[in-house]
Amino acid sequence: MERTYKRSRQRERILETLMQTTTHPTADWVYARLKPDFPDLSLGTVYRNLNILVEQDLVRRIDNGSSFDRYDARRDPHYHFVCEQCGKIIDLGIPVDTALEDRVSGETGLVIKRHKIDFFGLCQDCQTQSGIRPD
Amino acid sequence: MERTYKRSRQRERILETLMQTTTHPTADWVYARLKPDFPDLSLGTVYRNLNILVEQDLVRRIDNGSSFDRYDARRDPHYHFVCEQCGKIIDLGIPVDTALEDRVSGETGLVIKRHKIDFFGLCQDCQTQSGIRPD
DNA sequence: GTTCATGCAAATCGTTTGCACAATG
DNA sequence: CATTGTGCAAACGATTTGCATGAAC
Repeated sequence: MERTYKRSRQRERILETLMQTTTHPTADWVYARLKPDFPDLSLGTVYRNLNILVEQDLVRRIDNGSSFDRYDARRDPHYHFVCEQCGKIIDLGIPVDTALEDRVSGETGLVIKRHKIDFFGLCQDCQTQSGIRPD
Repeated sequence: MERTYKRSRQRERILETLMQTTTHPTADWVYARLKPDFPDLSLGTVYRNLNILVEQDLVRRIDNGSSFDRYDARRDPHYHFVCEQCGKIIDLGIPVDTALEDRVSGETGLVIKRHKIDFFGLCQDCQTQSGIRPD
């Protein structure tokens, strides 16, 4: 049986916050961002609501290989770039290659539902400040 | 200054275990696998050695989007398929597209060092037993 | 009024770490 | 013998959960 949801001011603001940024924030960042407006806000609530938003398919969870989850309110398919120096995640504009899925499917017999491409390297900011590296 | 390593029977067996399988095991799996041979083995040791093997570039850590890390002793570049039903990870034979990195780099000005493609869907086993789904 | 959401704190769980002792070079 | 590895148990850190109270419908 279907789960039903009731509106909550906190969840609406969490979604709004995610939609207003392109930085793919962590739960903690969202929490810190909203704390001034909701002095009693707890991290548990942020996590619970992020999970609900993901269930509702209004938000995507992206695992960037680091220890925390990041969230993205952009729902159209796109690829990501992860800066290995500062951890920033950047949305890429290159078109999504749907033929790739058919190709793998045809060659392997696997049922492919989706795919993900992540690029890793240095963002513009970190290219400039490359003197930071200790060695 | 460079870190130096001393040999250890445990680490050698951990690497050997990883090389003998294609299942991209978790730390826990490796631990359970070697426990009979090393009755005093501890999970901490397995984790410490996996980290060392990754530092030595003998093993790769792959983050499959689930909660635990998996490890892969295959070092040549290749893409992965993750079964959404059973969690299995399968190595794919399709060639790695290096031109893709140049293309993104050219369009964005980002320095691209590597990229990763993961496909998600149903493996052959899970396609057959699709009656498992509750709805 | 029944159901879902909140805040708080405690619990969970994969992974890391401090320490005393053993193995390596 | 100086350094690195081990086992054990405690610590960590991101996320989840139980519970009593509050908001939504």
